[in-house]
Amino acid sequence: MITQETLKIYRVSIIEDNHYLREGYKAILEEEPDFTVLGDYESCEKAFDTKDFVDSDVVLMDIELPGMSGIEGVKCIKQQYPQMSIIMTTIHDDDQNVFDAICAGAIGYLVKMISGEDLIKAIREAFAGGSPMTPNIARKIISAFQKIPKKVADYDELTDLEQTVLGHLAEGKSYAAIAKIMFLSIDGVRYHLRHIYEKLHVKTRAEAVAKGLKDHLIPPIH
Amino acid sequence: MITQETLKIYRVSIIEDNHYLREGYKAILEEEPDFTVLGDYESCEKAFDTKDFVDSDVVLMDIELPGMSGIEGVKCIKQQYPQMSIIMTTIHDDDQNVFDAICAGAIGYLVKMISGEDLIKAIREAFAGGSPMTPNIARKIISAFQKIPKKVADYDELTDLEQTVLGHLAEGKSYAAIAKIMFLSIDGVRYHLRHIYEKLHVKTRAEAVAKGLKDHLIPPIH
DNA sequence: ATTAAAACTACCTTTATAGGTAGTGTCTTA
DNA sequence: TAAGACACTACCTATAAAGGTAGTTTTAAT
Repeated sequence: MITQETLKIYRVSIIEDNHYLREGYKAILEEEPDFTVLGDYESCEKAFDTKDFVDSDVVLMDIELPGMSGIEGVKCIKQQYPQMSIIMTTIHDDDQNVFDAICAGAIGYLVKMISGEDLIKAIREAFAGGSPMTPNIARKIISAFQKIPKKVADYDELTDLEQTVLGHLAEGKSYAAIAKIMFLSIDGVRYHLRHIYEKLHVKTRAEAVAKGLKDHLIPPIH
Repeated sequence: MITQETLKIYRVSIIEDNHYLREGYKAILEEEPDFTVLGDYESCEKAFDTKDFVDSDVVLMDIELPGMSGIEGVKCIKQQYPQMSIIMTTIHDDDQNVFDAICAGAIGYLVKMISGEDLIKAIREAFAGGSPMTPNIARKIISAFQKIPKKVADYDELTDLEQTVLGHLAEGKSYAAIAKIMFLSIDGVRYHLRHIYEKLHVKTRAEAVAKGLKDHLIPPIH
């Protein structure tokens, strides 16, 4: 009795459109005494229609699904049931999908041809607060991280004054306001502005701000 | 002869101030026929002073070192020898260290009490272009990632149409141009624009674009 | 059936922006 | 000493943007 009560049962749901894979996962997971498969579904829509689904602890989610895609599915689930841990399964471990899934809120990423042993291990890792993923996927995520400061400018660098002007532009200030702050005439501001537009190859404020932010050319102003 | 020539030898350097660990790593790695330990050092400074070090393919680097820290060491190495893969080893898998090491350019992250088997596996993964790390560390990185799009919107979400308009604004298009693209009148565009400004609490295009980009509200348009 | 909102369209007014052109003072470099 | 770049200032003009107000249509909710 005591062992029964203290044994935490982990509830898993499977969303996978391939019938054989679905059954395979289910069979493997059901063999573990502390795992229970709440349901297996061929699409997000079908899963969301059931009353069982809401009790899932971990969701195994295919990334390519008919109807709502796995990525969209993750977003939906995270919005409604943020406590669920979602592990994506996929045949492609090397593309934008990985990135999108992570951004959408998935916590792990497995390739489909995983052994039963590794599948169990991955789900246990997820329960333990870890993020199961292959080293290749980990590398992609790390690379994305390290890419954040990209410095490859295909245009001349902005001078300090130009950067300052651009910073004020991004805050929506008018020429007159910027002129006042920088102790310049309005045309003085415009003088720099013309150069900014020229260097960034743009014609409007909005474009300049967009480019400045995307390429991290704008200094923190305050 | 042919096997000799085609066998790629992987050159590893070890920077670790604990003598026993250093010798332990070295002994484990030297048992692999295609691994060679170029050198084992008790500090970054000592490693950088040798002529052998520059030929390393993979560096196992302790994060806590006397003198130059592991994080600083990673930065130095990445600057001078960007092709080297650096795997951090640590007793602490706390957030900040992990994050700093990754940002500095490390590609993997191991805990020190790793088995010989796992150590070999991790280095092979690094050679294969993967990022060896424990699931716990992977989770930390993913969490950091998911924090980037901070969803704490202090404003209402933009509708699809509004997002589209904002996207065009960020490209510097005029109301007329956007109207043409979206099959609206100019005032139709302005109708959405008014709502965008209201929702984002801004008064100008430039501010709206800045806010949209910073808070990742702008969809990819092409 | 009525109301209400969302999604427009229309028009008017003031201010802001962008482009063009020109002139001034300072500081290098030749 | 002259030429040229740099950092402005000045002015003119056309277009764009922003704010205000008002009216229409469609759809959904009461």
